[in-house]
Amino acid sequence: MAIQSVDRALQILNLFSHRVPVLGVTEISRAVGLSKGTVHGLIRTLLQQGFLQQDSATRKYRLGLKIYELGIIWAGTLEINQKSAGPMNQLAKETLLECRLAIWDGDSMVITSTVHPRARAVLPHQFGPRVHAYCSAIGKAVLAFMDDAQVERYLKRTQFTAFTPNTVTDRQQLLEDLVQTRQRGYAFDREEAVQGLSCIGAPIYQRSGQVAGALSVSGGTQRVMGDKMEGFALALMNTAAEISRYMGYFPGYGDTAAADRPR
Amino acid sequence: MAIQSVDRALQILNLFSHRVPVLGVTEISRAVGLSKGTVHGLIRTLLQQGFLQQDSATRKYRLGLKIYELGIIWAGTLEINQKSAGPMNQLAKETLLECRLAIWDGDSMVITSTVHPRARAVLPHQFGPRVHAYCSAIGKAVLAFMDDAQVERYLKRTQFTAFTPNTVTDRQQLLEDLVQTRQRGYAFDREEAVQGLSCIGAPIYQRSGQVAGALSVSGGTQRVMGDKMEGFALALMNTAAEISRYMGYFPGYGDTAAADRPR
DNA sequence: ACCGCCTGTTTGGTATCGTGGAATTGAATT
DNA sequence: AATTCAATTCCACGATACCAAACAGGCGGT
Repeated sequence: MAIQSVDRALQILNLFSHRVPVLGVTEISRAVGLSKGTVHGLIRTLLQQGFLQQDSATRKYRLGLKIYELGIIWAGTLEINQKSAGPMNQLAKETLLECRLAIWDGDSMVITSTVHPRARAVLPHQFGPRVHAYCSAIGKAVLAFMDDAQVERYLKRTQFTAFTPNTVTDRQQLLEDLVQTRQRGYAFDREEAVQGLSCIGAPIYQRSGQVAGALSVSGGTQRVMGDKMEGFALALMNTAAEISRYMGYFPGYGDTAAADRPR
Repeated sequence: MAIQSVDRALQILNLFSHRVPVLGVTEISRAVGLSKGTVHGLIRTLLQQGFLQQDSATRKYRLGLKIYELGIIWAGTLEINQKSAGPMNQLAKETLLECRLAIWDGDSMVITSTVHPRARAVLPHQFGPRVHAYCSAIGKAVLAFMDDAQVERYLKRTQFTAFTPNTVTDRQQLLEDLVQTRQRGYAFDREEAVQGLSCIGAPIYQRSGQVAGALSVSGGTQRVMGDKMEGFALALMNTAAEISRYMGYFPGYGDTAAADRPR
């Protein structure tokens, strides 16, 4: 069904990760189960086009610059990123908290843009852009406003790991959290992923009425959860609603279910 | 020499840009000069692996999330990015200016990381990560400390376009600028690329003694070029030198030429 | 509501192109 | 110098990717 050689080339690219950024031909051929000769041919092609680069000293391979450039193009032309740039800056300025935007993909959240109120923190993209859905405000904001069926599928497939004493690892407890989130309209992360770090998250909707992603503000627990919390939550909700409007969503035009079936 | 189908698949990915983020099968087949059937097969493979995504309404194609993730991995595991994260944050805090790091690639500079002192500006990566070498401090800082032969090749291949009245479009004038840059140790961009925006840039060296990239601070002309200018330049130079040390470069161990031939 | 027209998609037969194994180079270690 | 391991090149076979042409399906125009 898929073109073999192309498929294999992409498989090779997928081997690279934060943990394993450098690979040799032999390692790769073992990993994908192909002969070294075959792998070499694929790699040479990827190399020529700049999708891989070779360390002249070790002769091993890393991902190439081209991939970075294409990745930036992806992020820069993503609708939700374009629509949210202005409002997010505004929100960061108002709250003096770090703002992040993420979309749902394959059972976890992919951070697609970030705005810092100050320069103290390291660029977050350098950490790797995925966060778990069950222990982040940004993830729970999406889960709470998704189809029940999709949530069910998510729960079936997911292993819960505790990162802090506060991490919710119980299915029932998570579902209750989602009910509360639905009621209040925004989600909390009270040091569930990182000790000392708390977040508030709110969903963003798209034209169809389905959840497109989520927005969050985060910072030290004292700041975020202190007496200004309600103000932060309100500003966050307003910004998320504004972005949703830019995305073409008008609340009242029919809720999630109705908007799904066009007539 | 290269594997045909893989080469063609990568060519297809390369068609996408900031200007043209969405393409259909017919457009692609025209652009790469292949039959629609062939292109469809390649696209289907790229789609399955998440390197492309298809808009369900228009049936056209965009770059896929996978590419973004791999791009982030590239940036996150890049040596110069890892080594510079700490010093750059420090510099941003000290100067309250935006700091950027870029590497040289194919006659222009690729921004690989950015640190903001405040949240006012939009995430820069969303603009597209390339800047011209001849009209940026970050570019001239690299050009000035590169091999003459390489500069010569660059000049031969490059078309100069004026973006502001200050843009240097004359070959001789640029060479003089580079001489001055070499003497003072850092480069200026006095509104040469963007009206009202000025930058100071300094080179970063790697083990071999060759230039690995450059660091810059930028902001409104009045702030950057005002009476604090010399202080900014000093802080910038110190930070760039610190990063160079982390990269394994020790000045005095032999200059560019000598370090190239290991004994 | 019908009809072209321009999309994206599927199919099948053929020649091409990628494949895997073995041979080669080359560096690093003993 | 000898040994080992990795990256690279070579080549003949046969699977596989390619193209052309046919199919499907939505949109705009009349």
